[in-house]
Amino acid sequence: MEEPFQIEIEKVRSVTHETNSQLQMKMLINSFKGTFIGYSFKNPFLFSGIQTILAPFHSDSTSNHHLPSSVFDKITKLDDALQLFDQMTQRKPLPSAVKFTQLLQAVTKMQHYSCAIDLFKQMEAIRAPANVYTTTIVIKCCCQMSCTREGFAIVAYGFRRGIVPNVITFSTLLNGLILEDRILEAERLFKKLIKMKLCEPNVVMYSTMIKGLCKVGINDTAIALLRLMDERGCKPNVITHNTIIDSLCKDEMVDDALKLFNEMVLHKGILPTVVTYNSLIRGLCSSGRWDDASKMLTGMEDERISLDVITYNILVDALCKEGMAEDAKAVMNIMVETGMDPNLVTYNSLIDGFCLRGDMRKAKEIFDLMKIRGHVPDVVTYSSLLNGYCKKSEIDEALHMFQEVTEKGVTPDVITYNTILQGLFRVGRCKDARELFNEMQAHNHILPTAFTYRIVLEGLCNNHQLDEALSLFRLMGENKLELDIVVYNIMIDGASKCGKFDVAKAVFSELSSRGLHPNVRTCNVMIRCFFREGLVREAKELFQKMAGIDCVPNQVTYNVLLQGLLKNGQHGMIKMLLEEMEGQGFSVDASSLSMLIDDISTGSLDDSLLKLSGKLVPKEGKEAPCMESI
DNA sequence: CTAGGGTTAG
Repeated sequence: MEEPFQIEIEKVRSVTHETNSQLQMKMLINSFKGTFIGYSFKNPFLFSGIQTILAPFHSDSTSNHHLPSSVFDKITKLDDALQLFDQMTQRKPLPSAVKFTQLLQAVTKMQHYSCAIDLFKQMEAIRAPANVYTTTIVIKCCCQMSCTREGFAIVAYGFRRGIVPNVITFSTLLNGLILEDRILEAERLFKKLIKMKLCEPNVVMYSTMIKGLCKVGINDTAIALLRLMDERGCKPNVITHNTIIDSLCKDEMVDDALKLFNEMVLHKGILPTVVTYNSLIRGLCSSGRWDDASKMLTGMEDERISLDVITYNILVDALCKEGMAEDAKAVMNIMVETGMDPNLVTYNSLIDGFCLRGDMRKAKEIFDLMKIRGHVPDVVTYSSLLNGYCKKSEIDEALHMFQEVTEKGVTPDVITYNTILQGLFRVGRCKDARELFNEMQAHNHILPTAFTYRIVLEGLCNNHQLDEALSLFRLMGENKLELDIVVYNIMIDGASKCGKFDVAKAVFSELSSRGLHPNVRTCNVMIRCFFREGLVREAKELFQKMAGIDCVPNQVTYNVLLQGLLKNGQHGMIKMLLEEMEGQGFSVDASSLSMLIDDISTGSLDDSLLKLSGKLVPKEGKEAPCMESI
C-alpha cells in the first residue's frame, strides 16, 4: 500500500506561516462550498427551521452581575442547569455570550450533549448572544455524539452570524472525524486547513491528527508528523508524545515506545506524566516484561509522580491475565491502604482474574466486597461471573447470576447471552438454550452475532441434535447471514461427531460452490472425520495435500494425526511423527500424551518413545491447545 | 471572563 499522506507532508513543508485574516475569511467560505458539500447552508440537519439571524448582539454587562462564574462551577445536576438557563432567558437584557457559554460548558461537562445542543437551539430561537466559544462547545457535543456532520453544519450556520471558526473549532471537528474513524476525511481537512491557510495548526491540532494516524495503525506517519511539527516551529508536548507512545505499546512495539520516551525525556527535556508511565507499564506488562515494568515504577518514584487508579488497575489486570489473581488482590489491598479507592474497573479485573482461574469462591468474595463498598456491578462484572460459572458447568449458579442481572436493571448484552448460551449447551440443556436464544431476540431485541450462531450450532451438534443444527444452518443461508468458513468447520465437525460422515462430507464439498476456501481448521476437522471412520489412507492423503492448498499443518494438525493413528492402531508411524513434531517445535497435548503413555504401558508402542514424548510436553504454565480447540 | 487533544475492563 502506498502512503499518500507521507508524500503530502512534503508539500505541507513548503507552506508559509503567515495568514491574512480577510483572505482567510474569503477562502474559508469558498472552502465550505468545496469541502463540506452536504453540510450546505440550505440544509443543515439541525437548524432546518431557523431563519437567518443577522441582528447584532449587544450584551449589557449589567445583566451579568448576578451571574458570577462560581454559579456555573456549582452546577452538578442537569436540572439546576436547566433551571438557571430558564432564568437567564427571561432576563432583560439577556446575559452575555460568555454566561451562556459557561452554562453550556457545565451541561457538556456532565456529558448531556444532546441537551446542550437543544439549549443552543433555544438560544437561537430567542436570539441570545453567542460567539465562537459557544459554537465550538456545541460542535464538540455533536462530535461526541458521532454526528460530526452536524458539527460542520453549525460552522456553516455560524457564518451567517459572522462567527468565524478558529483553530480550536477546527481541532474539535478534526477530532470528531477521528472519533468516527473517518481518517481519510480527517487528513483531507487537516491538509486543506494548512494549504489554504485557514488556520495555523497548533500543538493540539497536530496531536489530534497524530492520534488519528495512530488509531489506524500508521505509527511511522504519526512519528513523521511529530518531526514535521517540530520543524515548523510547533513544539510537541507531553500529550503529543503520550499519544504515540501509547499506540506503539498497543501495537506491541514497546521498544520503539521506550525509544521515543527516552528521546522525549533526555533529548527534549519534556517531563513525563502518570499517563506516559501508565501506557509504558501496560505495554511492558502485556509483553511479559515485568522487570522493566517494575523499573518504570521506580522511575515514577524518582520523578515523584504518584500512581493513580489507572496505574493500579493496569497492574491488577496484568497480574490477573497472568493467572496471578491472588497477587492482584494484594495490589488492590495496597490501594486501599494508601487511601485510594478501587473503582469498578479494579473489581471487574479482579473478578475476571479469579473466574479465569476457576476460583469462583474468591470471585464471589470480591463481588460481595465491591457491593459492600458501594460499587454497582455492571454488565462486564456479570459477564465475567457468568463465564466463570459456565466454564465450571455450575449452571445453576450461572442462571442465578443471570437472574440477578435483570433484577438489578442491568441490560444484558449479546456477550452476556453468548456466555449463558454456551453454558447451557455445555450441560446439555438445549431446550433452555433455545428458549433463551429466542428470548434475546424477541424480548430484549438483541440480535445474535456470528459468534452466537456458532455457539448454537456447536451446542446443538455436541448434544446430538444434528437435524436442528442443520436446519438452523440452512436458515442462516437463506437469510443471507454470513456463512463463513468457521461455521462450515463447526458443521463438518458436528456432523462427524454425530456419526453422520456422509453429511460432513456433503457440507465439506459445498465449500467450493460457495466460494469458500478450507483453512487449517477445516483440514484438521476433516482429518479427524476420516480417522473416526477408520479411513486412515484418506486422512494421510489430506495431511499431505495441506501445504499445497495454503493450509500449513499446525500443532493441532499433528495432535489430530497422532491420536488418529494411535486409535487406528498405526503404531509404526508414531516415532517418525514425534520426531517431526520435535523438529517443528510442536508439543503434544494432554490427551495425546495420555494415549501415548497408555500404548507404551501396554507394549503397543516401544519404551524408547517415552523419552521422546516427554520432550514434547509443553513447559509449565502454558498448556498446549487441547483437542477441543480445533 | 467562555471553547479543542493523551491512559484502564468481558
